[in-house]
Amino acid sequence: MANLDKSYSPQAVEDKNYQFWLEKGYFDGQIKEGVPSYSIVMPPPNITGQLHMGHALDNTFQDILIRYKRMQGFGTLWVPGTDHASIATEAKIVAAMKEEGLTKEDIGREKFLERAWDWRRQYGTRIVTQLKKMGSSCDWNRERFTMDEGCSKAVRKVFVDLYKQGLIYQGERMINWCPHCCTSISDAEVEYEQQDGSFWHLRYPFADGSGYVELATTRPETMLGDTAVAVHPDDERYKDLVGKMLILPLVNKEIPLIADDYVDMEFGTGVVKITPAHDPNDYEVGLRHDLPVITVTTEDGHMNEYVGKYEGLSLAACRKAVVEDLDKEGYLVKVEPHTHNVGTCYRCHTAVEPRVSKQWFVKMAPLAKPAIEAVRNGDIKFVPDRFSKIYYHWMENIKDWCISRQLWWGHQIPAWYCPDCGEVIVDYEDPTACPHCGCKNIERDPDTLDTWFSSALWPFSTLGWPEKTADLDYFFPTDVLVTGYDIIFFWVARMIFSSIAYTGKIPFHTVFIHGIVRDAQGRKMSKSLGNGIDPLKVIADHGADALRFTLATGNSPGNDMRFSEEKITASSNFANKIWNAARFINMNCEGKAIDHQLPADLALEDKWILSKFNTLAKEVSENLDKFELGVAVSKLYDFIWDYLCDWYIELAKIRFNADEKSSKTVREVIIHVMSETMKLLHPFMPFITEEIWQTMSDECESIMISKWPQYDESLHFPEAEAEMGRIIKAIRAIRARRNEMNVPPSKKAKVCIATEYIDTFKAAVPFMQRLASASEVEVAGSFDMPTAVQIVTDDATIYIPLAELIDFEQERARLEKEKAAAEKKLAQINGKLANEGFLAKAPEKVVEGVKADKKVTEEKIANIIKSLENLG
RNA sequence: GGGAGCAUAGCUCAGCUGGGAGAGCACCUGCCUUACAAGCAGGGGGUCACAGGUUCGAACCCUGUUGUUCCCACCA
Repeated sequence: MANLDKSYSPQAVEDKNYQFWLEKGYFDGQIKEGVPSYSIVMPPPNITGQLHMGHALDNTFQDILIRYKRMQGFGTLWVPGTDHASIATEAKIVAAMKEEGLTKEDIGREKFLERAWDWRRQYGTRIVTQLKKMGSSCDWNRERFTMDEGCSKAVRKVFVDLYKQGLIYQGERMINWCPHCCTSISDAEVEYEQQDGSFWHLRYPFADGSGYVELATTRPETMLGDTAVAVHPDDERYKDLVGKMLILPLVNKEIPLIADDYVDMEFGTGVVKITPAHDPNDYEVGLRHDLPVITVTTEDGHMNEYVGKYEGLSLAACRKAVVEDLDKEGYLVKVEPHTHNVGTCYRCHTAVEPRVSKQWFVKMAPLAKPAIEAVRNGDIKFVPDRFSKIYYHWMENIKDWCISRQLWWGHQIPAWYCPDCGEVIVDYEDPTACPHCGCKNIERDPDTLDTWFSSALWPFSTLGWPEKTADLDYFFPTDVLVTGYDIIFFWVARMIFSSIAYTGKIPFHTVFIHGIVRDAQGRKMSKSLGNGIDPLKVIADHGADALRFTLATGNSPGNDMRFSEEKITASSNFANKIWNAARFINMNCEGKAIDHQLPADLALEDKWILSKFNTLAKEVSENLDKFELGVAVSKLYDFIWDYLCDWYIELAKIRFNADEKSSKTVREVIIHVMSETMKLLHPFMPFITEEIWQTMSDECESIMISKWPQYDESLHFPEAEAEMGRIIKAIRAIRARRNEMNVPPSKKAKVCIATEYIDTFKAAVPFMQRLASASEVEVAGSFDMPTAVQIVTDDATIYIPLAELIDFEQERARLEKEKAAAEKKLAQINGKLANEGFLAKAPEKVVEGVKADKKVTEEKIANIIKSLENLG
């Protein structure tokens, strides 16, 4: 393709190449016998979701890693899939039905699930299409869903196994209840929010009429379920009163004053009302003192039949009524404003009601132990490492996991109850009768499992477990899990203990944690703020490559990043820059890489760029291996823009029309470097690199399956780098001086270079002419040109006879200033070299470097002095 | 109450195992030099939050302080 458009248009390139890759089957997981595997399972996005920046970031990182490893030759697999997201999906279906005036109960479980599956068919693939726009190279043939047959089988097996081992049990416990979603939720699903509330000070009278105690509460409506009042056993104020009976206001029931360590003497009046049914701490106190547990609320957030006249009121309405009544009857002492943390449901942010109810639990202590050990002994590494601490802390303090949900959409719990004998049947196959008494009317538990229960099996359920599959054998354990720090508890921790418990293996070796994408002001992107940036719009406007590049650039592991229009612009400019470099190269090099062998007679600048590229290849690989994606991509940016475009291509222009040998060499080198650079950049910007690489290489059909560049000792040219360094320094110095003196580039001038590096600068004459506006160039050991502009670099003194432009006074002042700076530097160097500690303890390399610096600086000062003398 | 992150140029952030502070954007000056004006060349601008310490040498390691963000716990 000789005629590339002048500016890059991603739209023309991206979909086309994605289709090409798909058709070629490059994304397919490859089991390569005798070759190590590299696999990633994608954190499954919710089927309710649309692609947002978080997904874009997460999937960009995964795609970078998998493309890199694929090019390195690993047997790679990236498994995509989606999550059924029980609460979120069920809420959507319920909301949709509400539009029709229907409720779940109206249509029944079966019809409801039909609707849910319809919904999943209709919307569940939306996000998959969106992921493809990102360029994600996942194996779509292996796409999974947490409720598909295989995953469901895995869930069933795990549940029954754990039940039989006694690690899953059913029990009546205090759990978190969301009155809006009408289901229990786990501890991890409660989010605490600071809210302004009130502190109601109440007085409870003694039954014998001997006064009262004063206490304070943030939830007065729960007093209807109080079954005791507690003080600290050591509290002198109340010591003698413990054991006496109090009258519970409004309810007119006697409750005891008890003593318990739980009470903080310092806080408030040191007296606490105890409501075992509606507060986790009170529940514990109740257990210790054998107090009755009186539930006063309903599952949907209203008062129940126990509370007499308050029955049917919402919690808020009841609070109001109770407070009014207490006040009326003289039990309300005062009301204070009070901010406190309120637990809310992480899905709907309704205040969570602690509630005693019968639920299924996973016994965590025995599962957590080996999961902690796996991280402690290094089998699983967190990147960055600090997240392992967070993991330990959570795992070490973990409580049993409430896994049952009062929802219909999800994996129904495989437990049946016998109405006759009360037997609980949990089995791998659905039972038809009670094995104990033979009763046929057994009923299945209506509840479903926490969505995260199936997600926890994702790394191995997607590979075929519990069957022994070839995929499982080759790809498991997977290599890296890429995810945000916000779901370490929900998901990462649970995958680790699940995998160890069920497969005996860790699920992955590395957990690569990234932060969240914030808006330009650093705020979290959220629907309510309306500050979210739609990645699909960014792709439509600037291309997926620009989006990916933006997300990778300046991002360091575990840290949040800000996303802004400016950054996207910078990225598209970079894409355009690459595009034009390729266009220019193609304009000057007909056909593809001439030889796969680099020419033998390399010029200085050829060696220089090859050596720089060599270093780049090494460093980019190292950075990728260490998950330093942001560092890797910025090195690529610098190399392409600064070295390749600003210097090598500019120098190459000189040779495209030179003699046949030199022009052939430069073409081969430039094609080689450009196409190899495209490979290094490919994981980050897959589309544009494919498009360009196709025009330059016939190594194979696609850059995706080309060979990853490797460091090559034979292409390490330190001498050439040093020589080019001298030349570049000189050119820059000349440009700077000319700029200062306002000499337009069109005004060419003779340049005389006095230097000890005569050969180097003689070779650089054409460079000076092209890049430093030199008309002719002379190189010698010294010049006697008192009336010329004088430029001193570390390696040379450059004379430009532009006498008419010189202000001698100004020139002298400038040189004096430069001299002072150089002398200051020399003083520092000398100080260092006079320091015996430095000489004795610093590594030889460093000392040598300083000595070399000293020599250069001394020469520079000598040159400046000579120049000053010249000025007369 | 416990823990963690961050603090570097006007803004957004890099700086990987300690060896003379970088990028992008913004700003100033000059260029349409036939790949790119989405560009080129040049330039200004930083006590690397503060105070100690370790070291021959600290933006980097240690201690403390301040500011800020977050996580966990949840004194009713």
